[in-house]
Amino acid sequence: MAATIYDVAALAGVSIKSVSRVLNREPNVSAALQAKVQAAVVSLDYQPNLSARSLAGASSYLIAAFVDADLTLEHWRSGRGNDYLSRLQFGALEECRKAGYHLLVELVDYGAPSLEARLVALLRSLRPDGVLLTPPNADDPTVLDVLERTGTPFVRLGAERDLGRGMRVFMDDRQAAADMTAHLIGLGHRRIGFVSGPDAYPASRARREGYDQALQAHGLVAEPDLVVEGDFTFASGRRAGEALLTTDPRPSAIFASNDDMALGVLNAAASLGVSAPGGVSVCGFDDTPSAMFSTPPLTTVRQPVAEMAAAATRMLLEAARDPDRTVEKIDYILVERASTQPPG
Amino acid sequence: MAATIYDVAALAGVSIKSVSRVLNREPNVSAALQAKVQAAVVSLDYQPNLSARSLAGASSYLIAAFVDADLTLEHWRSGRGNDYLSRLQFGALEECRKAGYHLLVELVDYGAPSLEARLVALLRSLRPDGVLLTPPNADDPTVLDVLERTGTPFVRLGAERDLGRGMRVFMDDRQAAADMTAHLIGLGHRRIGFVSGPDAYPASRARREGYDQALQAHGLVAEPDLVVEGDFTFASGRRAGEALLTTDPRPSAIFASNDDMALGVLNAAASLGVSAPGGVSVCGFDDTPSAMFSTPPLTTVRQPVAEMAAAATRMLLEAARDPDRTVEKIDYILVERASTQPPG
DNA sequence: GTGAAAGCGCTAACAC
DNA sequence: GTGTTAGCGCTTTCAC
Repeated sequence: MAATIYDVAALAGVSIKSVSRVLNREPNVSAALQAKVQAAVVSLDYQPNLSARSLAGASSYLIAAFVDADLTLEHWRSGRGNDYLSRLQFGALEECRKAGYHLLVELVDYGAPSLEARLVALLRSLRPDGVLLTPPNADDPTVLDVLERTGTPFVRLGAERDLGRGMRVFMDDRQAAADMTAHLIGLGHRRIGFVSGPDAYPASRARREGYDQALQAHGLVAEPDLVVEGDFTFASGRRAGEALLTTDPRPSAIFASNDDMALGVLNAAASLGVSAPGGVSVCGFDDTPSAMFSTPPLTTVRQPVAEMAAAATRMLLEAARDPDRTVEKIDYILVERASTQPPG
Repeated sequence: MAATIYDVAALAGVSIKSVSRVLNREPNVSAALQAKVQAAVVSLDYQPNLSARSLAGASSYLIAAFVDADLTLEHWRSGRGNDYLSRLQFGALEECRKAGYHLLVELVDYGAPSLEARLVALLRSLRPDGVLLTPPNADDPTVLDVLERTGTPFVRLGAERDLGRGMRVFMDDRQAAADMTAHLIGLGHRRIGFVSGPDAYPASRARREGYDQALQAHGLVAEPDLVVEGDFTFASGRRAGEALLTTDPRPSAIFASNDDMALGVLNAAASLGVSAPGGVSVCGFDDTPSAMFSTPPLTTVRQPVAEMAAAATRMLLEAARDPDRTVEKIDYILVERASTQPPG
């Protein structure tokens, strides 16, 4: 059977408390004792039992990520994949691993009336040391309430708004969209179409604002019929692309609020016999894998999801040590590829 | 503070053992007692503590998925995403959730000399009730040894070979590749290029065999210069596409062993001025999101990763009840899209 | 059918 | 500095 703390203590000839001290790097341990314990740990191949630790102590060595169940399952069923989640996971996983923590992804039914009860159940049974809240539900009041009530530290990912609750890590979606729009203007484009995302996503609204702001800053007017609302799917991008490309005069560039919709625009352009970027420049937002491998490859904004998740996880793990670090802003990168060029 | 089993017992006027019996659906409980306990559970909003349960009992209510760390981090860094992992997760997560289990994704350094020690540490500290092994490491002998030694049930995902160790869920990659090849032959193609994956992946070898087999079955010869090896990346697909499209006579169709490489072939064709599917039909394997949204959308084999993961998770959870169910074969689907057509 | 008591393997308080 | 003791909240064994 696996060794326990008693086995280690016996072999080292010390008390279990001393073993515990060494294991948890508590102060006031002599070098000699520490050496003895460490030797015993190695020779017994001892590994502390997580359940016992979390039952006795204050921490569970578990970080949970709350992910929207409906949205995620819908992504899965439609075969769209979930690039956001996998990138989030990599970032969080790396940090957890370094710190000896484990990451748990939990699907949460945000719409359900039983939401509160289920969250309470989850937090009580798991007692995670921290929770990562993902968009578009990073500011759901029910969730924030439960988290605060149970005293669980949490980070709101991608939350630009400061609610004064929990920690947050975000990027400046508005500025990124403004930069991208300015980039198109810099290339010489004057009629620039915009495919917005659903209003429910705060990030979506921010991107729209950035577009408007950049146009104004360059003395251009945001014409209402150059803005079409999509729902972040390829199909909606395709529809929006068809609408925009059949307006007269045709926009010379189209900026879609995410890559899936940008690919839809590209597809619509191909159907209508408009070449890209020759006939129309197209750019997206997110830098998903599909953006890299499309024809032409997509100019887009790289949203550093993994970095955001890594930063958020670090904040969670270090919250006790550094309680003042409650917000972090992560830089985006404008990735210029072949789908944009000066207007023909 | 959260209610414990003692609170429930006190309120219901029974012993904690009775509460435990009701919670775990053990036999020999009177209806009256059960009703009392359930009422108390509801009124106290009681939720058993996972750590306490797993410390005292035999199960941890945790399922772990072992994922190749290097491969995964490389995917992440290159921005390629990891569609396999996210689909796996959805399938497994759903099943876990239904059964009150939790899913833990663990990055494993398969190449490392410390592999065994780290796995032992992981298994001892977490004590998962089951492990999901993902390709290409689903038959690593070190891992299988440790798993068997610690008595952890495991499922090898995508493992066609029966090692007589653990359970497995797989699809018939060979037959799927043969079907796809036969489909191209059925369209009228006779010179069919093939982009293989790395030999290290068992699935990759199986797909190659399926291609060969279908050609032979239709009286065609597999010409060596029509087969190029890639490494499952877009870039390698692009190179392979260039090589294949500049052979003389040019193949009228190219079958790539995965979608990323098929997109690379599509990109190479565009660069060389060969239209698709007019000039060359292209098809892939996996049905990743990018395959749906490419121009033209890709004909491909849908690998039902989520279904495989769901089946594997069910096998793990029901292993005690149904010890004979050790292998399950999942059906693939040939998805015909616009990237293939009869030769011009 | 039901319950009392003894752990599971740790951490936390407190003594020494 | 180091050890003793008492839990953490459950499941398990074994009486009744």
